[in-house]
This record gives sequence, structure tokens and C-alpha cells, in this order.
Amino acid sequence: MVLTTEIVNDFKNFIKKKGLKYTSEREEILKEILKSKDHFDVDELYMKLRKKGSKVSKASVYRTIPLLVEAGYIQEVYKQDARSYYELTLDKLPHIHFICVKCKNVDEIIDKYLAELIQKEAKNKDYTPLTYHLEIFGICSNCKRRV
Amino acid sequence: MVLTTEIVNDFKNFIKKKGLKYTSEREEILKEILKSKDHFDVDELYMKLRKKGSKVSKASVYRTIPLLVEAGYIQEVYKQDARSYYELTLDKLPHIHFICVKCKNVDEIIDKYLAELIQKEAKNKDYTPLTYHLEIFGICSNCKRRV
DNA sequence: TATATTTTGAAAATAAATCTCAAATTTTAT
DNA sequence: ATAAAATTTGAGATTTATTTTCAAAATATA
Repeated sequence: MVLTTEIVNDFKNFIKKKGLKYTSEREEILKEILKSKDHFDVDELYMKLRKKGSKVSKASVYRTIPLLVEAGYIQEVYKQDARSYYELTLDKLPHIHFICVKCKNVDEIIDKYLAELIQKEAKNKDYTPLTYHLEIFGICSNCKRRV
Repeated sequence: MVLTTEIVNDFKNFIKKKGLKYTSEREEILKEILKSKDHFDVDELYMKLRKKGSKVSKASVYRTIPLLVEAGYIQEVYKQDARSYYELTLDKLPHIHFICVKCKNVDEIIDKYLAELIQKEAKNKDYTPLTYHLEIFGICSNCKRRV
């Protein structure tokens, strides 16, 4: 696991380099995200912060997320029902999301060939890939059993 | 190219089998979609219909799309700015969408290994895949040149 | 042909994300 | 440390794709 303090410091530098101001809200949001072990959406993140007594507004959460994406700490991994889900990029291997259309469960699968495939096709097209999603919508084994 | 009349008839059977009513609106929407060579969203489709003098409402377009997805004629291929894009499933090989974050251009790439990769992982997890997207967000070669 | 059922169009409702703006905070210069 | 300049914040309004509502119209059934 990467050190939180180190990341927080890097983020501070990133913010400064962009000529922006380093605020306690931005730090609070990053720290909370660094604790996440899984996918999250803005609402979940906002609720977690609130429960801890944070006064950060939802607007600030919405405003901080693109900065964290740009800095490379998080990625938007999929969208469901017009809602975006994010996850930490750190230490993450390329993965696939299996989204069950019945129970809405999301299963994460690591596939080491996926990154190669993407790099190969990006090179072909002279594309610079920043982030990607591979989402497979289908029916999970549980839902297949209980028809 | 698959015969339109055949598809239209299959769709009619699909609708009937579900105990729904086969309406001229549903047929109009399907026929218009069958003409599409590319991705489309609800607005584009609705506008095309209007230009032809169709009286179909946008609500009906929204209501017909899930039926066509369920019947397997179209797929949701990506979302951008909270808007869903669809395309015909017919005769389509597995493909990747490169979405340029600068110019918003979407490039389609056929990759024959993608389907294999998905089938392999689905089998592993005892998953029944229905549809999938591989979206790569990045910067296209054009936008890289004119920085 | 009449009855029952579903679908339609138009407009209202919903909800995620973005925007507005005055007040608060951060940064810079003195 | 203090004041001025610039940015960010919170709260609520706005935006916009999609969904829902409901009376009227269309379709299917008996």
C-alpha cells in the first residue's frame, strides 16, 4: 500500500503547479477516496464524508473529482443509470467489469492481456490512451441459477 | 446486408410473443434505425424521423429502444456527457471505441481477439455475456499534432 | 362491432451533474 | 503579519437526458 502522506503531498504539488489553491476540502476528499477499496460514486463518497462530520459540500466533491482524474489518482470505471463510478488507479491492474443486468452486481476481473490489446490498438492508430473501460453486461451465475 | 422486411417481421413476432401490441410507431423507429450506418443517439434518431415527416414522439423513441435492445437488434455502445449512444448489432464484429477527450471524435476499431478474451473470462466466471463495450478515452493523433 | 388492453403524445417529473454568486479562504506582495 | 488579489466554497438554481403520468387514440380480442 502506498503512503497516504506521500500521495497527499504529490497532489498538493499538482494543484500548485496548476496555479490552483490547495484547500482543506480538496485534501479531505482525496484522503477519503484513498481509503476506498472498491468502486464509489459521488453520493457514496459524500455520505461517507458527512458521517465523519465533514462539512464538505457535494459541489466540492463534484469539482474535485476531475482534478483527481487529471492527476491520475482515480479513474471513471463505468456508468450505470446515468451515474458515474470511480475507483483508485493506484496499484490497479487492467480489469474488466462484469455487470449483472438482473442483480446489478459488479464483478471485477483482472486480465493481463487486456492492457496489451489496448496498447497495441492505440499504437496502430497513433492514439494516446488515458483511461479505458471494458464493461460486459450479462447475467451472473447466481441469477442464472435462480430463474 | 440483411433484409429489412425479414427483420421487421421478426420484430413483429418478438413484440407479439411478449403480449405487446405492434404499432406503426415501433415499426417506423426500427426501420429508421436499420438505415443507420453508424452510432446514433435518441436525439439524432428523433430528428431524422421528424425530417421525414414522421409524427413519432421522442417518448416513443425512448420507449422503443429498450425493446430493440432486448430483441438484440441494437446495443448501447457508449455514453458521453450523460447521453447514450447505440448502434446496430447486425453483422458487427467485436470492436473498440476510441473516444478523443479533446475533439470528441469516436473511432471504431475491430479487434478479433476481443471477443475471445471476453468469452474466455465469461466462461471462467460462469457469466452469460449479453453485450459489452470497450471504450478507450484518450487523445487522437490529430489533436496531438495541434497542441 | 364492442370491449378490454396497450400505446401514444405532450407535458410534468426526476435526478445527476454543472453553474451562479456572495462569502470565505488561500496566496502573494508589502 | 497584514492587506490586496485571486480562487474556492456552499447552497441553491439550472441544465439536460431520461422517465413517468395520464387522457386520448390505436390495437387486439371476443
